[in-house]
Amino acid sequence: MRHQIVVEPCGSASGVMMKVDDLLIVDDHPLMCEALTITLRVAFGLRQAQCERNLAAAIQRLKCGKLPDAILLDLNLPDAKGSEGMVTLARVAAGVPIAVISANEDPAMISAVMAAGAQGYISKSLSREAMCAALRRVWSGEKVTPEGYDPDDAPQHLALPDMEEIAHRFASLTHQQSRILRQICLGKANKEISYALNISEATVKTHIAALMDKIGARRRTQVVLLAKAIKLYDCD
Amino acid sequence: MRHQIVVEPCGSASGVMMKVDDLLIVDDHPLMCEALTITLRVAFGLRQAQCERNLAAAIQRLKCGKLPDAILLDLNLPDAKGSEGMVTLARVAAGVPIAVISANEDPAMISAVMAAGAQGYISKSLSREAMCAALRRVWSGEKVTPEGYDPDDAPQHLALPDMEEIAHRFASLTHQQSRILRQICLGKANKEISYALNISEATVKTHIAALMDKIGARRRTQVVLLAKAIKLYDCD
DNA sequence: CCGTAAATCAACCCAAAGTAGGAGATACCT
DNA sequence: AGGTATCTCCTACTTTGGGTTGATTTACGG
Repeated sequence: MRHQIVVEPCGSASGVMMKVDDLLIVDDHPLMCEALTITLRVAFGLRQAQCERNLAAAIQRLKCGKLPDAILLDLNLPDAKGSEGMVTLARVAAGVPIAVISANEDPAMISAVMAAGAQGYISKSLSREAMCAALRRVWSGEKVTPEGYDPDDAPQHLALPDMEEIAHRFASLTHQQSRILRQICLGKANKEISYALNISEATVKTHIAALMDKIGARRRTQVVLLAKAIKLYDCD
Repeated sequence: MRHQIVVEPCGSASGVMMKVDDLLIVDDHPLMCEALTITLRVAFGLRQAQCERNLAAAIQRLKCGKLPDAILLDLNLPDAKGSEGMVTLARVAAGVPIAVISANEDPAMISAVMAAGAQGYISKSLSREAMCAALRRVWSGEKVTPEGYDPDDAPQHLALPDMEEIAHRFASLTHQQSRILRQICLGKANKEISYALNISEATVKTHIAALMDKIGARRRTQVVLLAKAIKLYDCD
């Protein structure tokens, strides 16, 4: 699957590409990390890439050190299998361009990830050359999506601006609120959540009230529906 | 997208094909209905096809007259945009082979529809010849799915047998229970549902208790999650 | 005509969910 | 030191959800 340019203020391959010295790669597959590191070192002359195998570790690094110049994020982490990783990283690493690498070419997933603020969506099936070309466009400030992707013809019940709005709301959740959200989306009751997270039910209620207020839901069924709408979890 | 044979007790094109005299086509696109009717009349010598433009009308016809020999169902009806149509028709027209025609090639959707009991899943992008060939296989008793589809590699969190089980439970819902289910999956409260359907809240509760018992859910969030798991509504 | 299935509604109870307000602890930033 | 944010927990209250039982009506089919 080749890539097309969706938003493009400047020329495709000749734009002013930012210098990427410090790159963070988030991927649970060691081989993939190595391959990316070597390929990008050759193609872009970057010194060294930091690798993390899951979301939690990536967040840890981002919070402790200074932010990298760019991030490559695999969608299918053991930690976060939907747009959750993107939503979370976009909050923690605000301003840093994030390119998502995924085997999933579902238009709805692409929409969800782009709405969450990704700078590019890159198919894992791309050749090394095509992937480099796509990344060059990403780091030139363009929004890059797979060639076949058209946000308009995709069978979605939600417009892209709406998804962005919702993604932003979810991005405003605190860590604990996110953990509780995940439990809600597993169909658990407050009592079960309190047991799972080792906190009191009162605390669970406090967090739920806060997160429902943030994302604009009045019933927990609506919470589930909103999370599903931006494909926060899972991959299908 | 060509088609492959998934379950096949007999030869591919030479099997004992059932004689289809009385066909029901459910599709909201008039042109599509006509094209199908003409094509199938020529290819299979069927007399006349009955057409309905939505789920409700199709059910009406199925309940009032005798069952047709076969059904062609478009997934994207104004009435039912996910596997709902398939789940419902499978109940009303038990025993009648149903072939689903859809533009959606999402593996998860194909799985959901096949799990609901479809005899075949036929891509709308097929040529006339390929479509006829696929239908011939369907009416020979084979389960036909698009060529690229592999239930094992599809990114699903639910095994096919589980989806079948869940689909069967949803198929056991009565009409009113289905209507209420739909409202629940819109995130509405019981009071809102009672207003929307012009019945008392007590009746809503009665139906919800019955439907939750049928599908095996204890909380309404779980109802939503189960409906999403088999892609009962929407298309993404 | 009788049995069954479905839809309707009521009354009741208890549990769960959600609301409101307060309050202590920690941590981080300015 | 003061401000902000987060997590924690509490009490008290209202609303909603879910379970149970039972009654009535309509409709379909043997």
